[in-house]
Amino acid sequence: MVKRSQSEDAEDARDAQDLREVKLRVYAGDVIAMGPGKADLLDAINVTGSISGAGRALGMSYRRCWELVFIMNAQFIEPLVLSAKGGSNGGGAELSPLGNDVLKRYRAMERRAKKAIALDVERMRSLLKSQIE
Amino acid sequence: MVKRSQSEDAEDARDAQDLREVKLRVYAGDVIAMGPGKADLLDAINVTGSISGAGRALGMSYRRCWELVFIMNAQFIEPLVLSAKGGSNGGGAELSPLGNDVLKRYRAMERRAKKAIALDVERMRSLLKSQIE
DNA sequence: CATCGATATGTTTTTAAAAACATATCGAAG
DNA sequence: CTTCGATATGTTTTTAAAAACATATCGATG
Repeated sequence: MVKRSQSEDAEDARDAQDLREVKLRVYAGDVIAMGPGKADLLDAINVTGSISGAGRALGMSYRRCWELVFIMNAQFIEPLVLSAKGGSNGGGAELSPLGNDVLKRYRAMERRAKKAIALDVERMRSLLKSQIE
Repeated sequence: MVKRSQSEDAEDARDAQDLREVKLRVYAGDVIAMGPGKADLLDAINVTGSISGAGRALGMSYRRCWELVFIMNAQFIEPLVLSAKGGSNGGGAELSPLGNDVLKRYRAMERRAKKAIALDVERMRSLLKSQIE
């Protein structure tokens, strides 16, 4: 795991928050192959170096995180997350090259979609009763 | 209610289907102010002239449709759906000017977002095991 | 070769969402 | 002044998702 500065993480979190006005999900048939939650999970695995660490960081149970990883790995042609059990630190997980690719691309999609509909979102939110931040 | 041709409706349905690779939701805090389901409901109310008719068209219970309408009406500064009870045909519902606006804009957002990330979606779907349809 | 933290699952419980059912109300029109 | 189809809700049941709990396994390291 590569160490990242606190401010860097905070920035990511803020960016993600901002985007939460609209959410983007990519479907593989009925199942969500990639969405905001799974992207955050990939980020957290990147940061913490393990599924369990990601779970703690996100306030989710290990069980759930593991299942999300399982689903992602099953949907894509290759696993997005590589995991290892045992070892001095008990094991760990990291993004595969494909995992990094997919995450990067999903974030880019979020940015592009956000940009493309920024004016619409602004307008539509102005029509809402309560504009929460 | 304005009568629309069958082919017109079919076209709408097809467009909507196409977009379902990615879904877009606009949030007002925690609740979804507008999303694919609510947009389809607004469409169906437009087509059928009633909430119950929309329910039948979409295969949803009247109860649920009414609740979705209630939520939408509560989130926006003015109701998106105007409803009337009683009368010769028992009542009915139609979109308010704002309702038509919001629906139109949401569809435009879908189109713009779709366009903005078309290449990304194509690429990401090519990385999925099973490309459905 | 025992330990430790993480992976990998199985099982049960809780919770929330949706569906199903039921009923009162309304009002134009016949 | 009754009828009819739709709105507007209350209540109960079903279902699915998430959480909670439990446990076996793994393997580098000391």
